Amino acid sequence: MSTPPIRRKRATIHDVAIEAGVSRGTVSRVVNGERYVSAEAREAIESAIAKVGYVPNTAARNLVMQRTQAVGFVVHEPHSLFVDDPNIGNILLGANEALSEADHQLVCLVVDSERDTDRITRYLSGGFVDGVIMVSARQNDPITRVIERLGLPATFVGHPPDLRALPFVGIDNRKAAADVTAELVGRGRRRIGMIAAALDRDSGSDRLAGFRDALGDRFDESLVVDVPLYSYDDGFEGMSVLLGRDPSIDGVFAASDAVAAGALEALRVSGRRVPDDVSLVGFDDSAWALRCHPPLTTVHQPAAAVGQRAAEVLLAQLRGEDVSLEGSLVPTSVVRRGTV
Amino acid sequence: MSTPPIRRKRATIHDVAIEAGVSRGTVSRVVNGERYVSAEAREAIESAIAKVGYVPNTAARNLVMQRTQAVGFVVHEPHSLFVDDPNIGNILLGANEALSEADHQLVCLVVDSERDTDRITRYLSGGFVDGVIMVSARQNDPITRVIERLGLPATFVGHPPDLRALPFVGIDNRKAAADVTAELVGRGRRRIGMIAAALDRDSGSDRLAGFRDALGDRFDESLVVDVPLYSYDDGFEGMSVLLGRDPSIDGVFAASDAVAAGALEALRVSGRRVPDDVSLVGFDDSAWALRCHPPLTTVHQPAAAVGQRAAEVLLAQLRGEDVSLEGSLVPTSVVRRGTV
DNA sequence: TTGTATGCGTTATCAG
DNA sequence: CTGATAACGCATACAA
Repeated sequence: MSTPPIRRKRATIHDVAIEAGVSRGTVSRVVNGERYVSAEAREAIESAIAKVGYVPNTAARNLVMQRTQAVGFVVHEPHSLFVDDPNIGNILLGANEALSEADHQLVCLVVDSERDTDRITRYLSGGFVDGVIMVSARQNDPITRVIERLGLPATFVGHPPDLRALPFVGIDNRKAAADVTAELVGRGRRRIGMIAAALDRDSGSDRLAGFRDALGDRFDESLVVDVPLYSYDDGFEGMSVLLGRDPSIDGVFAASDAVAAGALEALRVSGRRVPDDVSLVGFDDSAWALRCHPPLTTVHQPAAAVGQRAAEVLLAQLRGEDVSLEGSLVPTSVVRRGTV
Repeated sequence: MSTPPIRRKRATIHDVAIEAGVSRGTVSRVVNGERYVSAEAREAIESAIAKVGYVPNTAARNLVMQRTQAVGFVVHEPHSLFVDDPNIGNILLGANEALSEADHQLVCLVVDSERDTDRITRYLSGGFVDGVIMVSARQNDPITRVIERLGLPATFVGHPPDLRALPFVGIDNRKAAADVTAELVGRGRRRIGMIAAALDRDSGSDRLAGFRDALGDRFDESLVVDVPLYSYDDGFEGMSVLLGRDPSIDGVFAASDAVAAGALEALRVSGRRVPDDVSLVGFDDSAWALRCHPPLTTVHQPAAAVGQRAAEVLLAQLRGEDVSLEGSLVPTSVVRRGTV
C-alpha cells in the first residue's frame, strides 16, 4: 500500500467566480462576509465554493493585508526543562487561551540548537507572525536582537538583563522568595541558608534579594552558596558545601525545585532528616516538587495567568496601543507540603 | 514610559534595487545565492541590503513558490496530559530535530477548545504549512478530515481507528503490554487482572490484547475491568471494582501510569501493600511513574524517536516519495522500578 | 551577466 | 450591488 503523490491543485477565487458566473470581487465579498451582495449572487457563489472545494489561500491574503493573525511563541529552554517544568506548558496554554479569544493563532517555535536559532530568526522576520511572545530569552539572545531590529511587536516572559525597550511580564521573584523564606523563619529555624543559582539572570539575583529581605538582621552571608545552574546536580553540590560550612544549619531555601531535590539528596546522605532536622523550601512548583520525599514546600507560579497576561500585552501592542514597559508582575503563592 | 507605536515600513527588493542601482531580478538572485551575478553587482547589492535593512517577505515568497518550509505539529490533548506527560514534549523535540536538519520550521499548534479547532483548520488550509504531524487525533476528528480533503501531506502519531489513507508512526502497544504483563508473571503472581482503559482507541484495545497474549490460558475475563479514560480517577474506581470482584488478586496491569496511580491509592486504602501483597505495572513512563510510592514499573516509550520517525515520514512525502501506509512502530522497553 | 515582464491568489478602490 | 483593475513582494522564464 502506498500514497499516490497526487496533490490536486487548489481551487482559487478565480475558479469560483467562473463557476458562479460572477466576478472575483464579488466572490471575495461573500467569502469575507461583507454586505451588499445580492441574495442570488451569494447563493450561487456559495454552492460554487462547495462544488470546487474552494478554501482561501492565506499566504495571498497575508500579502495584501499585511498581517497574519498569528503570533509566535518562542521557547528557548534546555530539553529537560521543557519536559520537566509544567510552568512552560501552562504558560503556553494560558497564552493560547487569550490569543484564541482574539482569534489569533498561536504558533509555538522551539529553539533547541544553533541552526534552530537561525531558522526561527528567518521565520520571524519573514512575516509569518504579527508578533511574538518570548519565553526565557537569554542575555544577548540573537532572537531578541532581531525582534528589536525589526520593530516586531513582542512581549517577554521574564526579562533578560539586556532587555531595553520591550515590555515583559513575570512573577515577583523577590517577594515570592521572601514569602517562602518566611516559612522557614515561622517554623522557628535559626540557622537558615540559601543555595542561590543563576545569579546572572535577574530571576536568580531577585530570589537572593528576597531571601535577604526576609531575614533582615539575621542574614548571614556565609550561609549563602552560589551555584551556576538551576539543576539537581548543582543543588547537591551546593548543599554539600553548605553543610561543610556550618553543620548546624537547620533551614535552607533552594533557588529552584530541581536545586532543592539535589539538596534533599545531599541532606539524606549526610544523615539529616527533612523536615525533622532541617527544613527545606524550593521554588517553581515543578514536577520535582511532587517527586521528592517528602514533597517540597515551594513557590507556586500562576503560569497560566502569566501566559494570559503576556498575550494580552501583545494584543494591546497589535492594536497599536501604548503599553507600559514597566512589566506586569502576577502574584505567586507558597504551597505548603512536607519539607518544612 | 511607553512604546511609540511606530513600525517602520519594511524595505522591499525594490528599495534595495534602487539603492544598489540594479534591477529587482538581480537583487533576487543574490538574495537566493544564485550564480551568474558579477562581483561588483553582488557587492553593491549586499551593502544596499545592509543599508536599507532588507529582509525578504516570506508571505510573498510562499505565494510564488507554493511552499513554506514549515510543518505544523498539531497536539490535541487535554490540558493535564500536555503538562504531565513527558512523552508529548519529547515527541515534539524529536520531530523538531529531524525537521531542523532538513531546514524546515516546526510550528506547534495546540488545540484546546472548539474555536481552536476551527482556527487551526483555517490555518492548515491557508497554506501556512507544507505538511502536518498530528499527535493523538480523535476518532472523527474535524482536523483529520480537513487534512484528508485538502490532500495535505501528513503523518499521524498513533492512529485513530478511522484513519484510512494516511501514514502513521507509533509504538507497538500490544507487544509492549505483553512485555510488561510478563513482569507480573515472572514475579510469580497467580491472580493477575487488568484495568483496561479507552477501549475505543486502538491504543486501549491493543494493550488489552497484549495482556491477553501474555497470559494465554491463564487469562480470566472476570479479572478485566474496563474504564473510559486514562485517568487517575478511573484507575481508582477500576481498582476498587477489581478488588470487589476478587479480593485475592495479586497482580495488576493498569493501562496507563495515571490509571496505575489511581489504582495504587485504591490498593493503599484497602490495606494492601505494593509490591508485597500485589504487584502493579503501568504504561507510558509519564510523570506519574516517579511520583508514586513506590515508583512504578512501567513501559517506557521512546518518544523522541517516535517524533523523529514521524518527521522523516513526513519529509519523505514532501519530497514526493511514496510512503508506506503500514505505519512504522518503534520499539519500547519496560523500566523496572518498585511496584513489582 | 542583467533587465523586463508576468504570475502567484487576495483584497481594495472606484467607476458603473 | 457588481465588475474591472491596481497593488502586495517576490521568483523566474525570456530577452537583451
